[in-house]
Amino acid sequence: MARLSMRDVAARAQVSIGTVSNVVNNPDIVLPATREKVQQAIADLGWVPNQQAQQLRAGRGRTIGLAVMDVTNPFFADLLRAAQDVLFAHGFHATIGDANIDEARQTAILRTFLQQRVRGVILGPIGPQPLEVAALAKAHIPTVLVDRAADSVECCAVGVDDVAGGRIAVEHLVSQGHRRVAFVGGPSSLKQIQDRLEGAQAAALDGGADLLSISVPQLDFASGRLAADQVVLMDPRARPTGVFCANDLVAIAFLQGLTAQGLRVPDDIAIVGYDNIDFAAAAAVPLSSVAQPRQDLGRTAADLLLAEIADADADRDHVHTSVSFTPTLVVRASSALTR
Amino acid sequence: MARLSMRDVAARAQVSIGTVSNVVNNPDIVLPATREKVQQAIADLGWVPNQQAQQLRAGRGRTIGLAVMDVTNPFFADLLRAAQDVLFAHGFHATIGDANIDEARQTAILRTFLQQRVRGVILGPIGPQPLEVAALAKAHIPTVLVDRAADSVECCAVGVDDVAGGRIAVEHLVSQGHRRVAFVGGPSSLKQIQDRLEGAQAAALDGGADLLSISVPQLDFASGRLAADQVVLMDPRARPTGVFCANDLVAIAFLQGLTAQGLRVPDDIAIVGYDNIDFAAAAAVPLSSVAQPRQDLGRTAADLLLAEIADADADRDHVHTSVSFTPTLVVRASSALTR
DNA sequence: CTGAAAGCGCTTACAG
DNA sequence: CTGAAAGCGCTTACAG
Repeated sequence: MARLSMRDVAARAQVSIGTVSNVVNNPDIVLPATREKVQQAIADLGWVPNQQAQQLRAGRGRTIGLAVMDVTNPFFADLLRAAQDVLFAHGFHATIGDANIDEARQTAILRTFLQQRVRGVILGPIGPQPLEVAALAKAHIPTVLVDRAADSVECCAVGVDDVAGGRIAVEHLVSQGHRRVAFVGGPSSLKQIQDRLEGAQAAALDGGADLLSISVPQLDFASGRLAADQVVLMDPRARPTGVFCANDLVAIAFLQGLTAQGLRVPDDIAIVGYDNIDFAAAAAVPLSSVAQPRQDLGRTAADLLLAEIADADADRDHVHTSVSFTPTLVVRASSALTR
Repeated sequence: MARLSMRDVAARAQVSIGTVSNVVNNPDIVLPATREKVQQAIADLGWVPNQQAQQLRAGRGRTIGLAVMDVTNPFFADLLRAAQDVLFAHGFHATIGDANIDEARQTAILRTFLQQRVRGVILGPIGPQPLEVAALAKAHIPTVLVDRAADSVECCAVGVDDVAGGRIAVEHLVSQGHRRVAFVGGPSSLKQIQDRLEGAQAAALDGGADLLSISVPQLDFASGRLAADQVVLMDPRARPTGVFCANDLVAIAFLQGLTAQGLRVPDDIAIVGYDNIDFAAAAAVPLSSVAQPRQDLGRTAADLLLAEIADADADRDHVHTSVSFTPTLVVRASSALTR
């Protein structure tokens, strides 16, 4: 059985292919009798229009590319979910690219989106703003950056103020009496990491506390365990008593590593995470965490994108907007004063 | 600035478009001098080939569709990750569709894959085998079912023996002395749920224990809390002392709900989850869980798909294979005997 | 080695 | 209302 085309449908319904196209795209314009004949043929054959050909001819499709650093991180998964719901409600399809915390992979994903001529892109980027963003702009593909402010006015962006987030995390630890504080995060090529660290340092300075920076390769479980091993080996008199982890994945694994090796949380070491994923509240010791409004991030990103697409469709000018949410601290047992 | 096409590149390099096509696809066949001229023009213009046109003409692309029930569940996220790594290594692109535990959405995703004429599909289906699977087969799009045995010999499949999984979970609880056991899971339209329950019932019967089935709407946090509220209200003398949750998300939220309302785990109620996601070990009380080899599932699914694609390319016959992994139980504190 | 031409499966004016 | 024809951006034999 050969591949089906519109031609096959036309032949079976004994009409021209233009008519088949019309029953697909402008059903009202064709006589009911003809329409039914064609619809019957479509059903009999099980034909599905070839989107590639449609888009090639029509010039634009309805697929939106979502590129994200790490689908494995519940923060991104939830953000994606929220964005998708909005897009889907507006008749767009979402195609997700998972960069696996790998810049090369991210580049490949963006190139694919470009080649696929997607109608728009939502990007939660790794590292510095990728060069491909310029290419997308050049190709007239609306792009919105998520979880990160735009480096330029090249596109819309939605993010949270990570400097403020780092600040409230460490301010909290300092207010609990901690004077030896540590930041666990990495890689430092991530803007998010730089900002959170910057806020943490400012808060430590203001509070008269020392801030030790423990660098880890990635924001995942393995890194959290690594950091725990490192901290456990430190001289208790020099060891930090309050630790701010750059995300909850790291914080949860760090907490687990600590308790597995006999340290108590928060008595020996208090911990604050970042993202406030659902698992934070369910951790071995319920985890304090800086909450980002991830659903809002996802929804807003989708809204901004749809607005830009609408402007493009209407041939209107578009002004790029950048919205920034403010994170909030959720305090739980992992950093509550117990002494 | 209008959209760029190969024609623009050809004009700038002063060659024919056929030659541009050749430097893209068969660089060795064109004179180095010409090649460089063309590559320069491509770079100058920032042109990227239109994949739609390429595929339309060439007849087949290199994009694989991955449709999954719920990207928010770490089990699926990890499975996807493993599958993607294999596909990527073989030069394929993965596009992920997230069904959001919604059958209508799943149908939309599969239709989109069909219209996009993806080269293959990996599907972790919701509910019964969707009708679209037949449509994919008809369109000669290789499809492999994941986390589920095939209903027929229509396609390759890879899954785990969920009946065995349910059985070992409850056998363990029974062996710990529990005689009032409960199963928490749903919706019962999911084959996975039916199988796990079936295994649980068999084990309860064999062990002389009662099995209460607590039905919840979905396999997520909210459902776990719901179930906890329900169990807390039961008469302690009738209340189950051992609970098997259909996945770890439910189990973790259930555990959290129980402890928040004053019940102790495992002393009052022992818990066993399913999937053994990374968070299981980090739960408030480290969670016993039935482990599915999710990386192997993802990898194997990708391998089976690539094999089928290779067979199709070589015009060879393909015999569909169905591989089934056996789950194993990981015992942690949530079900360890402490009395 | 390079160019001219046909065609992939559609949509879109334009006749009739 | 329906059909015939051109063309979207490419690839692929086929001449030259």
